[in-house]
Amino acid sequence: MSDVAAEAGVSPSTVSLFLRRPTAVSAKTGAAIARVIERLGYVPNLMAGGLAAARSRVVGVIVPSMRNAFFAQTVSSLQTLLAQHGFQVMIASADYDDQSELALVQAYLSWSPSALVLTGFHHAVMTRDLLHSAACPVVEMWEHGDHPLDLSVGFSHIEAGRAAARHLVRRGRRQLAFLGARMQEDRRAMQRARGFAEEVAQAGGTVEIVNHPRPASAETAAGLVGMALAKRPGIEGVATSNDTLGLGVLFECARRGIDVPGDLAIIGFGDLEFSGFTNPSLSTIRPFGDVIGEEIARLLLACFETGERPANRAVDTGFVVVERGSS
Amino acid sequence: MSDVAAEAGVSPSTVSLFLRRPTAVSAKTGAAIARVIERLGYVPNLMAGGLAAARSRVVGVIVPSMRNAFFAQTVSSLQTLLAQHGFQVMIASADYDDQSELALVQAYLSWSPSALVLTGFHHAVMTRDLLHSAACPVVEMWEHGDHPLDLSVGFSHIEAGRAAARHLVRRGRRQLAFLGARMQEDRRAMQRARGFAEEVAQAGGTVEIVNHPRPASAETAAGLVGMALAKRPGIEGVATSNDTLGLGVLFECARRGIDVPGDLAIIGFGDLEFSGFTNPSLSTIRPFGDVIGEEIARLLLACFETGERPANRAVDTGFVVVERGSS
DNA sequence: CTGTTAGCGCGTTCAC
DNA sequence: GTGAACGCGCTAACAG
Repeated sequence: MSDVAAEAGVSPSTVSLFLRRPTAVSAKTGAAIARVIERLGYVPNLMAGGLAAARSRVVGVIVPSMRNAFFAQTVSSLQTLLAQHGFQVMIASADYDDQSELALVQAYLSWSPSALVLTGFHHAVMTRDLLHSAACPVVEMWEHGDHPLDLSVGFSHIEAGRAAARHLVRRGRRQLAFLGARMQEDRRAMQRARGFAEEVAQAGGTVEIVNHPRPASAETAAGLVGMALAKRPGIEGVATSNDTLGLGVLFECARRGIDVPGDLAIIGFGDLEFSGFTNPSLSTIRPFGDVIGEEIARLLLACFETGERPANRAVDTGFVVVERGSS
Repeated sequence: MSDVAAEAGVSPSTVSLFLRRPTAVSAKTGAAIARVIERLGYVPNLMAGGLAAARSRVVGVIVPSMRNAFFAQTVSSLQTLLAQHGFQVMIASADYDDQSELALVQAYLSWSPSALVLTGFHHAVMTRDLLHSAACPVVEMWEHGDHPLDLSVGFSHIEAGRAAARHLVRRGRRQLAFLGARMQEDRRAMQRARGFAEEVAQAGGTVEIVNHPRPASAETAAGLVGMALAKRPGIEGVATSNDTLGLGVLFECARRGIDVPGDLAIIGFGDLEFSGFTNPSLSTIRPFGDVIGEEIARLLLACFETGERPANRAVDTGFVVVERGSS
């Protein structure tokens, strides 16, 4: 920076000022500085800047899994929007583990981030404490509830589960099941299962929640179909914890000669890229992952403007039931 | 840190030393420091550390797209392994754009990272210059070639394309096509297409490369099948640029009453989680994305030990042809 | 094995 | 609108 200043014939602090608030410097000086920066290929040292300012233009994001298409959408749109305003997004995966999440929060905090974005409302006690006393806004995403730490952007998984149930009931199905993968770890999937079961019970149907401990895959799905059929031979409809599982159920039904939706109606979750094009096409619930990212970016950028830690605020991004051939 | 030092009755630099090389401090002093750190909940300021040391324990990773399951595997395993050794992985997506990649490299460089991991060998000229003069090792992943910047870990996409062609030819197919999505941007897919075409030509078959400008989806696949059939009605086998597309082709064939593999043999790429469970199961090429991540971690950790920028070294992680029902 | 001494490159007052 | 002084929290020699 002092090289730039020397070349431009000004002092380093003028260069610094120009970099942070270009309008606070005279147009002529600014242009001269910009020219030198370009010519010298000067890149500011963000660590020095962050150290001096006691905060960095980093936004730390923690997702439960990198291999999940849902969060990929959110992270992708969030990153694009924040990058446009000069914020760096750091992404890490907690692998559905509270202690990993804690470690990541500590790691992020040591970068004096501008904001922290976590997935869901559930955290280890120590994590909550750290976040409470954090100097930056905290966003909890992909869930919706009344008491976010600061900000939350997402939707109610209980309601999503209920909606899936209502859809199947409306289609005349009463003997239902919720098929889930890795629900012992995936709290949001578990909430959908709960909502589903509650709604079915209210509608006077029967319901079975079946979990497979391994991650969702077509293989897992085959196992789940077997289990569900063993428990309830007369099953008429199933909801799955995501569309990958739904796809697997679709294939397993084809293999077993079960007619979809005649014998069995299926509704998935997530509306993945293939869901509209399976045969029959897969009914599902679309969660608007990209909107979650956009909304987070919008809220955070507003915070950064004012410089204050925001008041509690929960944004419901909702979801829609996508009715297709499988139900 | 001085608080910790005061509490422990030592000087700040002893605390610093303990944090960086615990064995360089006497066991008794170390234990005392550790206790105070725990009690005070001290978290080191990594920016200050990075500034003083002129490098941070950050590894910057740039992938072409967050929404791609292949890279998710690599990033996931890479992050897990590096985190175990106290390195933070920062992930960003360049969205298949050279200029975005350049901007990301600049952003990362300003963090004085311990290493940079990019995808592929193709970069903007200015990016190459920056990387050349970078103070840290640079890894180019997901491709294999003779002249990496420093390190490369991946496999040859030309060979992968050739292997797909050989597989179909061995199955008695001669009139072939390569169906790709977004290949104008995805250089690796384009290389597979090239390898495929070369091999088919050598085997005396006919070949057509069909590209769809939009990203891979079942919808894209339907369009591609139509285009391929229009150009070559007698087509006997296709390779797709990835399994999502392969899945779409499978569905489209079912819809059109084309028997797979009787009328048309299909081989995909990627071996995604659903590929083994479609109906018929999808033949494909498995790239070992997680191994790429592990290998990168191994090489980088070795570099960090020695502290030197590594000599040119290209690791070929290979791939395997997975022969299933669709071919 | 421990403490002392100098910065790392910049942001942030405050004068001018 | 611009510059000087100071310090952010830590690391890296070195001396002890």
